[in-house]
Amino acid sequence: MRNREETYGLIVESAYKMFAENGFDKTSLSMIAKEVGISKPAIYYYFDSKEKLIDVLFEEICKEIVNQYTLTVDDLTATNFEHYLLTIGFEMIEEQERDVNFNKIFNEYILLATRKDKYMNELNKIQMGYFENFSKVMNHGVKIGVVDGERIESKSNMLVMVIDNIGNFILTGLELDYKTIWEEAVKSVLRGVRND
Amino acid sequence: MRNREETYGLIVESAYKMFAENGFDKTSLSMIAKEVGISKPAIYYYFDSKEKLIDVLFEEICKEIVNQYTLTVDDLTATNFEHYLLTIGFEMIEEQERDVNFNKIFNEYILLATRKDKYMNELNKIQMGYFENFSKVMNHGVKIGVVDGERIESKSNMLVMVIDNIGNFILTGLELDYKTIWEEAVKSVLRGVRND
DNA sequence: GTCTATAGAGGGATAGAC
DNA sequence: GTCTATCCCTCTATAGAC
Repeated sequence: MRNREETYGLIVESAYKMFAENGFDKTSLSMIAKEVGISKPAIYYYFDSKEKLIDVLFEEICKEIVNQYTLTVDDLTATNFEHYLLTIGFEMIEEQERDVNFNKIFNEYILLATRKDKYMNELNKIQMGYFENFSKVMNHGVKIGVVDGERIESKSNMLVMVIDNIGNFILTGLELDYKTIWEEAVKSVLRGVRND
Repeated sequence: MRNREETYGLIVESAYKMFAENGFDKTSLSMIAKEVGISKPAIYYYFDSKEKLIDVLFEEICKEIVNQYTLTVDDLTATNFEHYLLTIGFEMIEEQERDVNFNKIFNEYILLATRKDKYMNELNKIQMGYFENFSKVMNHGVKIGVVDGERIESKSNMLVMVIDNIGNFILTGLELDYKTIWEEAVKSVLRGVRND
């Protein structure tokens, strides 16, 4: 027998894994209970319903995204700017390749969000945070003179489009040279000034 | 009472609509039957199982994508190249905004594909067709002198990443200026030569 | 906190009449 | 071709013992 926090954590952990692997609907509470090593009704001691479990998981995942993908601008100089942009992209790519489950379950939530507003609100916040983050970095790039200020929002948005979709393509198992694609995207937004 | 082809078509049509709106698992055959105006067992006269119906729909959708998104290169000249690239992107964006259901159900299939190989094979073919199409256009651009030949594959792939993900963001209801983003992407791959 | 047992609903699928 | 009736299964959720 385990204590409260331990079991709770195991349920969330197993749910994450199984929801990612099978989807919400094809994962029953019995399956999760079996994975944890408890009986199905025991889950109801911790979560009012299956939907609540899905909700809690969503909140956890949202928190993780916000924490992980907040970009800082303070240390950016003309000499390290390009390298920084490249690095954050490379890190995201490596992260996606390492843990496909994260992207899988996140796509589940995106589809869920297109059908239930309560998920959509949170999702949109995350997306906008994404855009704001990159916008912040790019505007800093303009300030320190390594990025052409013209159409700066479009450039920033384009970068988001590219890095975000790389995760989706990784999900489909297509093995492209994603780092080179990201490099191309970064180079293309810097090209105006540095003329390379 | 209707004839065979008519009912078949209505089932496929209703399934398309309801699968897009509710997802595969949350759409029962009873719901589809009700939408068509027949009884549930009548569906089994046309389809062996729910899975078969999902399969047939997938094939239809794949065919439609292949037909719709095959790009031609023959009429491309130095003067109309940029306009052509812009236009195909704009058309895709407008199409996505017009019919969100298409993207919704396609994302359902993508998730399904990550769990069942038979869908993944077809999906990968489509994706590769996508890349080849844009590659063809871009290589033609190099030939007629409007695109810098360096890293031509990366540029081509980047364009695919951008246009493809715009559809996903439209799905989430985020109202960005997608046409401007696409314009930025196109301009950035042409920038090397035309220096604008 | 976790269990066994079970209610209650709804799903996919089939039998057989018309 | 389409129907009614029905089977069987699995799911979510609850009751109540320990």
